[in-house]
Parts: sequence; C-alpha cells; structure tokens
Amino acid sequence: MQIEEKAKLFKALSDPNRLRILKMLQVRKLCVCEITEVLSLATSTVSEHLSILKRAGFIIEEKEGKWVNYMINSNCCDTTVASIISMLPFWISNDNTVSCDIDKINSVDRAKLCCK
Amino acid sequence: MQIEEKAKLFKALSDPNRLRILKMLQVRKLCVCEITEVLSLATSTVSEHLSILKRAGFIIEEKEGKWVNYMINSNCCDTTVASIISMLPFWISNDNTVSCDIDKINSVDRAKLCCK
DNA sequence: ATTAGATTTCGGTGTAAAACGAAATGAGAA
DNA sequence: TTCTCATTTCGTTTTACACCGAAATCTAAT
Repeated sequence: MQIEEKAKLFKALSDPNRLRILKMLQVRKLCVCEITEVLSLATSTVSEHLSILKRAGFIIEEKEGKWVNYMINSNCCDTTVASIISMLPFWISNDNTVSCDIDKINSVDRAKLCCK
Repeated sequence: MQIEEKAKLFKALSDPNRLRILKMLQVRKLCVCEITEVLSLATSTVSEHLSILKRAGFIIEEKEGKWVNYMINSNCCDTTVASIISMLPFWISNDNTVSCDIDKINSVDRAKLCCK
C-alpha cells in the first residue's frame, strides 16, 4: 500500500461522525437507519460516511431483508487497518458524545424506527 | 480530549506530504528548507504543513540561529499522540517515496541548500 | 543600523469534502 | 405485479484545505 493510500485511511478517520460510527459498530452491528437516528443526520449523509469507511476497509456490510447491516471488519487482512481498529478503544474512551451514542443504540428499536 | 480533537489528529495525518514529513523527522531533525527541497513544494506550503503537525502535537520546533528545526515530539504526554508516533514505523514501511525521501535527507547539505 | 536570508503570514485560486433533498435502486410484502 | 420502505446515487451548496507568490517577520552577520 502506497503512502497516498495510508493517507486515505487517516482521512476516513478524520471526521467526528465517522469516528462515532466506528465506536458504535464496536458495540454491535447496526443498520443505516439506526445510525441515522443516533447521529441526527440525513440518511444520505450517513450512507456516504459508511461508504467511505467501507472503501477504507474499516467496515463491511451484510444484507438482512430490507436492511443493510454494517459491522467492523474484524478479520481484516490489512495489518494497518487491523491495528487501527484494535487501537480505537484505547484512543477513544470515556468520551461523552460516544457514551451517549452507545446508550442510544442500546435503547433503539429498529422496527419502530424504520416505520415511523 | 473530545472526539472532535481526535478527528483533528487523524486529519493531520490525512495528507501524504505530512506523512512524508513525519517519516523524515523520524530519521533526524530537519529545517524547513531541507523538507522543502525533498518535497519540491513552496516553502510557504511546507511551513503550513509543519504548523498543522505542530498544532496536533506530533512535532515540536527549536530555533537554531536563522533556522528553525522541527523534530518528532518524542516525549509527548498525550497517550494517543504518543502511540500514533510509535506506530508509524509499523504502518508505513518499505514505501518507495519515503525511501527516496530518506536517501535525499542523508545527502542534503543545509548550508549549500539555503544559500543557492 | 543595514543587509541578507530563513521562515511565517497573508490574499487568492482551484479542488475536495460534508451536508441536504430529491430521485433512483433494490428487496420484501401485499 | 404492485406497493412499501430502506438504502444509494445524484445534483447542488457551502465550507475546508492544499497550493502558490508576495509581503511581513525575525535573526544573524556585515
């Protein structure tokens, strides 16, 4: 991987909303509408953030009925990506925003959320 | 440190030229004109890159006569910054561009460089 | 003090990226 | 098939950033 691609990895991490997404996905897999609810952004915006994280290799997706679940790419073969993922809990811990996000994803009901 | 500031750390790493600067500074301290010579950018551009890395905490500066030496902030008290610095050799190694950069800084003569 | 040279700061330009709403896509239910 | 709804893509706007040259700053030597 060339240095331009390494820079792109860090660019994917350079947005607070994308860091919040990664921290949430380290709790459990989530669909787009759940993340949208927590971040209070437009669905299209969240979708774009997810595609950036996916392109960088940090997350993968899985179809489940009409939903698309996103999850951390835990078995990533790229050692740089894998080490960054493993460092995230150390780098970002006890953050107020992230704590609230995690509280929210634990009380969110996907079925209710998507049908309102 | 809030999550916005963590994002700024990664933003500082999200530019290939700034990664090249960090890799060069892990070999030895360098002045602005030496880095400018290697990167082939305008001096003002390099100066701005350095101020971004300095603001993020990755590097520190030291006056030496008419020169300003920049060096890795090795004794950084921030554990996130410190761990990122220590991971850089693992994340970026055997890169062609970086290898050429390091060859150049080993053959560059600061006195000649600045007086041409 | 004045000059010379290294670096920083300041405008300006072009490009990238974040955000949104609307339209398009794709998958399950009726 | 047709409808519903989650998600993606597209077009647009606004903001941020990389880059440059010129002017300003700061230091050392004349």
